[in-house]
Amino acid sequence: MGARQVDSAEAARLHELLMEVVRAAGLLQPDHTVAGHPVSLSQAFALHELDIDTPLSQRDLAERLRLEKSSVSRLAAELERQGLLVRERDPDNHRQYRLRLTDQGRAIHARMATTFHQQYECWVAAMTHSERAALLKGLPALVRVIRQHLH
Amino acid sequence: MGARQVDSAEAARLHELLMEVVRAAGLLQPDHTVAGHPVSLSQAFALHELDIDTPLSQRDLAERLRLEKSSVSRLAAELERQGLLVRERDPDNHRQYRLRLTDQGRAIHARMATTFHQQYECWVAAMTHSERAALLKGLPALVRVIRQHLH
DNA sequence: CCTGTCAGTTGTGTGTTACAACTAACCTTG
DNA sequence: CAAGGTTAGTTGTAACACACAACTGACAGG
Repeated sequence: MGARQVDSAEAARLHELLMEVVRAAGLLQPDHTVAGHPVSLSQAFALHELDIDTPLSQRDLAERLRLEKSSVSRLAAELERQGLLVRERDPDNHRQYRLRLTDQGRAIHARMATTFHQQYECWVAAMTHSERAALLKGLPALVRVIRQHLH
Repeated sequence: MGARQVDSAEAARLHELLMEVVRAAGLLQPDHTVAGHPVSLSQAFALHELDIDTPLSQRDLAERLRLEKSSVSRLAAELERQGLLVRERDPDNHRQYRLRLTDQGRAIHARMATTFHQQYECWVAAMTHSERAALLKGLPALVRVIRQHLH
C-alpha cells in the first residue's frame, strides 16, 4: 500500500528539486552570454551539436534543438555571419544545407567547453563520492523517462 | 593520480547530462503555458513562491526569481490584472508592497501542482527504485553546490 | 528641512521564439 | 515527361520576456 504514497512524495520532491536547479542555474533570465562568450543558449547548443556530429542539415539541427525551422534558419544565418559556421549546399540534394563549423566555430566551442568543464569540476569537487555516483546514475534515468514520455 | 582523471570525466558527463535535461524538457522554447495553464514560466515560479511564503515584497520576489525589479513589477501587475494576487501596501513601510495570492491564485497554483505531480509520478513510475533513490540523493547535492558557487 | 537611500514604475530597446505564406528543389505518377 | 505533391529553407510579422535607465514617492538621519 505504501508504494503509491512513496511515489507521490518522491514525485513532489523531484518537482521541488528540478525547480531549484532551474532557479539556481538562472535559467529564467535570457542569458545572452554562455560561459563568458557572447552567444545565446540556443547558439551554444547548436555549436555543440555541430561539433559532435557534422555535417547536419538545418532540419536535423531544428529537431535536436526542438526549435521551429524558421528559428533555426535565422540562428544558422547569425552564426554564419559571425564566421562560426558555413552553409554549403548538399551536392546530392540541393534543397538542404550541410552545416559545418569553421575552425573559429570549433575554437569557440572548445573554449566554452573548457569554461564549463572548470565549472563542473568545481561542482564535482564539492560533492562527496557517493553524491557524484548518485547523480551520474539518477540523471540518465531522468533523461530516459523524459524522452519516453515525450512520445 | 587517477583522481583528477575521474573528476574530469565525471564533470564532462555531468555537462552532457544537464544539457540533455534542458533539451529534453524543452527549456529552449518560450513555453507560454505551464502544465496546461496560461502562465509563463516566471509566473508559475512566482505563484509557487507566493503560495509557500507570504507576504513577499516585489524586491523579495525579484531576488528569489533572480529577475530585475522592473520585470517583477510588470509580472506582478499582470498577475494582479488576472486576479491571481493582490498588492497591498505594507502599513509599516508604505514604500513596499505585500504581495499575496488570492483564492483564485492559490487554486491555479494547486491545479498546476497537481498536473505536475501526475507528470512526475509518471516519470517516477518509469524508473527503478535505485534510480529514484540515486536522483533524490544526487539532485540536492547538485543544488547545494550550485548555490555554494553562486556565493 | 535637506539629502540620500530604497521600493516600485514607466519608457525604451533587444533578443528569441512561433506561425504563416512564400520559393526552390526534388520526387512520384500517370 | 509534365503535373502535382512533398521537402528544405526563407522571410514577414507578431508576441513575449527581459534588462537598463530615468523617473516618482516614501522613508530615515543629520
